[in-house]
Amino acid sequence: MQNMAGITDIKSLHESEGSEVTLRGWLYGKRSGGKIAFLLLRDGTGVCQCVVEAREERAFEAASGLGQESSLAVTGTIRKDDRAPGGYEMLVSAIDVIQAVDDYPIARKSHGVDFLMNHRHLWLRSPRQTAILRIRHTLVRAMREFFDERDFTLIDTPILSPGAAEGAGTLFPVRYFDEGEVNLAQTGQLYLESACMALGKVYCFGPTFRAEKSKTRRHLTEFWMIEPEIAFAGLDDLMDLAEEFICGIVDAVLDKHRGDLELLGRDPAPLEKVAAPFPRITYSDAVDILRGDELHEQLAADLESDRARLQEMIDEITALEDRRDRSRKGWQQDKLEERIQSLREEVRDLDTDIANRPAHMRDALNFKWGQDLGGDEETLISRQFDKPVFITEYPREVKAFYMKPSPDNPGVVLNMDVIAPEGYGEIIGGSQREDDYDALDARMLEEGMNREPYEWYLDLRRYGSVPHGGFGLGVERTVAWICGLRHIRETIPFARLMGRIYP
RNA sequence: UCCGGCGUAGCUCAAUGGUAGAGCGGGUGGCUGUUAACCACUAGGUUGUAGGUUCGAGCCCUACCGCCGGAGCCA
Repeated sequence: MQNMAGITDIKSLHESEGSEVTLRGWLYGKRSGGKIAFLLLRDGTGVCQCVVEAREERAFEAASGLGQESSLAVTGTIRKDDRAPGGYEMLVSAIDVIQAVDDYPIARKSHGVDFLMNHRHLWLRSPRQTAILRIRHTLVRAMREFFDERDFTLIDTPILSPGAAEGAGTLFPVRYFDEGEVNLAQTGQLYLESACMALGKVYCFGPTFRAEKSKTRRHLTEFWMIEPEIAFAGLDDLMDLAEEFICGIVDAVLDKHRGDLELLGRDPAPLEKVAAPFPRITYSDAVDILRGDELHEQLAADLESDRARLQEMIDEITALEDRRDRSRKGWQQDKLEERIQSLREEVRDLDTDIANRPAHMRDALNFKWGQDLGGDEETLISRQFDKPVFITEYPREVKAFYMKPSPDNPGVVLNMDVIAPEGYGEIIGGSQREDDYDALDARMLEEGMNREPYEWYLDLRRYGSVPHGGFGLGVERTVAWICGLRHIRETIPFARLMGRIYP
């Protein structure tokens, strides 16, 4: 939107066709001829090609020495031109250099992971990262709107909390005055249950912390979770809600971010298939699938085709290397090099995957009822479906103390996990909660838990207890799935990973 | 903690145990419609660290450090 001083942004450039305006932003790229220069200015809303002709002497002079990411205010006339990226360009009359830069470290080419992560504060400026951040924003907004529109009340649960909520999890200790050690929260759920009894339908949304030493593409030590909790709800209600929720947020991204998805190289087709109803299978069904012939025949076939694919990729690399060595143009070599590198990375991935496959298959065949489903098992199962899949009613031994056992089968609890398609793993975990005082008390005793720090939680079962339940959705895994990212570290502005806390 | 891979110019990568190179980026010059522009020239290095083998080590061996991936653990 153009203001009184003629300042506008690139997103609304078409409104200014024919008039003189000022854009403020950063130099993204530059090309120049002897008497003409093309500046690519980015301002966070888009990129505009600014044409500087030599007859504008002062502007031309100013443009000549500018390096990438110099900050500028550029004034000129907007005109339509098919040769300009975006369809509109600026014929520059004046350049105000706010800060000239000549040594910006991140080039418009590929870089290594370590380098980029160490420059995350600058990496955020690149087109791919801004696309992800925009999609993350839309997702978060869609999530909040989803619950707001359904009369949920937002409850902010504490981050400093006295005890472990889910028993086994590894937590970050924090010294708290003279109280000794407290922990960073790994879920808001227990507090949320209190608010649920106050307001009926509530949700919390905030960061959570896990101190597990997991170095994988699916793990962060600090991640965001949105958790609804509903009074007078059973497991089926929770699944219906989760289903609608996931469809809603996927639609929001498909609606607004076709361009961003394309920029990310994300095929939208699998996302378009995400529609209710999702498959719902029980843990016992899952065990049958894992041990069944059908899965193993399919896995064997996959293994064959993946081996063939691996060989194809290796051949392609050899061909590309040959082309690279014969290529004269520097930037073509660089481009080929980039494809070679990314192919090599894929080869390494596929290679480890193939190497791990026999162990996975063996584990699946030997899977015993009662074991917890790990990431590998979940992935195997999700490959059987092209939508998110619910897995319900896990053995109570592998699940948290607060989950309610099934009335039909006390050996299992009324829980559900949602596994995202395409190998992205669990994005939702939830359950109906144990609402009976005696049953909860007995279970805590059985787990050897110290009851004292949970007296307040037990109070919820003393005073007007009702059936209730909820679930938590991991924001970053959802972003990774929807954006089709290999690694979760790109889904959050500043990823906190084991061994990485800078910047 | 364990297993595997990798550490070479600012960046991305080459280099049979035998004179450390290319492209990008930087600098200088040329070019009025470029799309990661192009052309010419140019500067840029304690090959992660410390030992060892060898006439000779970026390359082989040992230890350590760092990063990545996986396992375990987990969402």
